[in-house]
Amino acid sequence: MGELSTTEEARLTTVGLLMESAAGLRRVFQRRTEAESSLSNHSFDVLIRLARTPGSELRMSELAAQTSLTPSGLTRSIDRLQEEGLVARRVCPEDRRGAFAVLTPAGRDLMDRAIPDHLAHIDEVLSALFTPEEEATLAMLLRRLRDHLFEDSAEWALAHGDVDLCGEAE
Amino acid sequence: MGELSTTEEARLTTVGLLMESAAGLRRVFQRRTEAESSLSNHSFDVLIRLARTPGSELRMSELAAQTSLTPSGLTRSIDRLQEEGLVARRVCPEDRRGAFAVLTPAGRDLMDRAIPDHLAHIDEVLSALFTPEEEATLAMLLRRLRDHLFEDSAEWALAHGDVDLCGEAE
DNA sequence: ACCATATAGTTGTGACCGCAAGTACCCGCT
DNA sequence: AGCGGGTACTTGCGGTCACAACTATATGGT
Repeated sequence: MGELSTTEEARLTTVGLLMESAAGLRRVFQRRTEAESSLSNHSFDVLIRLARTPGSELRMSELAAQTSLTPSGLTRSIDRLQEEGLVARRVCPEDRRGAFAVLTPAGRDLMDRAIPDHLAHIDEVLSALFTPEEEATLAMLLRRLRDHLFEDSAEWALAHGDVDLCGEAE
Repeated sequence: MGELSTTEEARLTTVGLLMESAAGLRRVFQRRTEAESSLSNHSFDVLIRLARTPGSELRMSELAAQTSLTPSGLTRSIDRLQEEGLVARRVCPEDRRGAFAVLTPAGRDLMDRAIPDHLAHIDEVLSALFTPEEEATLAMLLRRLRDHLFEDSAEWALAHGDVDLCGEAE
């Protein structure tokens, strides 16, 4: 068995708590999002990021980086959303290899309806648990962690130089 | 678009950071764990929880709750580990429906080798980022969140009455 | 202009997970 | 004893993801 020091214990626990919290949030949000807009968690994530981008369009690679999906995963995800009429593809004029994912009017309508619910849901969970100061502290610590973890993902760092980018939820 | 209040913004961002941090940690650990023990993230999680349990055995349902896997997911996971000779199943004497997952000697050896590497890896990531106080704060806030998210999962709450249970890593 | 190399995205393949249905067992009630 | 309902796990199935190979386009060196 591991004869672990208390520091090691604590670190293992911290990492464990982070993973469990993320899994728990994913499950909780997924249940409600799926019920209300019949959208899978990753789809919702893609759409909310598009909805909060000026012009409602983003390069595929950008979106992949932001959603923690691989390029291939994002391709299929956009395929499905396109099938449902919520996003469309637009070829990039300056680089014909590239493509933008664009929110369609239907997609925008859906998000205009879904985002308030989502926010209310987040509020319901967080406001009961944390004071504003605690929430800010948590965000600060997590930001530091995230930035460190992604610091060698080149395109990510450049894409948004620590700009807070929208949060998402799944 | 969302005309969002700054509080809503902040909450969206906090949730987003949590999900991104978890995804980043998963990716980072997975890469190394896979390279060193050729074990998938969930498998490693299962094994580390068994390794840190007195007797190195746990009920299937217990393990499912701890690993954020559904019962069916856990069944397949244990199937694979059994295939590789790292765990075995043992029928529960008092309740013949139930089963324990038990670490085999080979499984124990593997974990005795893998856990120190894993700890070193965590240390590498966290010690550069947080002071001990910050780490403790982060753990406290996350614990509160996790406990709230899981509070209605009955078996989970009873299984370990807030006992710190081992952390895991994927 | 031409070729080598790199980049953006897509497609083929295999693996894994969750849901729902199924099986075996346990328990309380009559 | 026997039955009805619940629990612990397993299996069938469909869906989604990551990895690797592929296509098309861009870019730099000669």
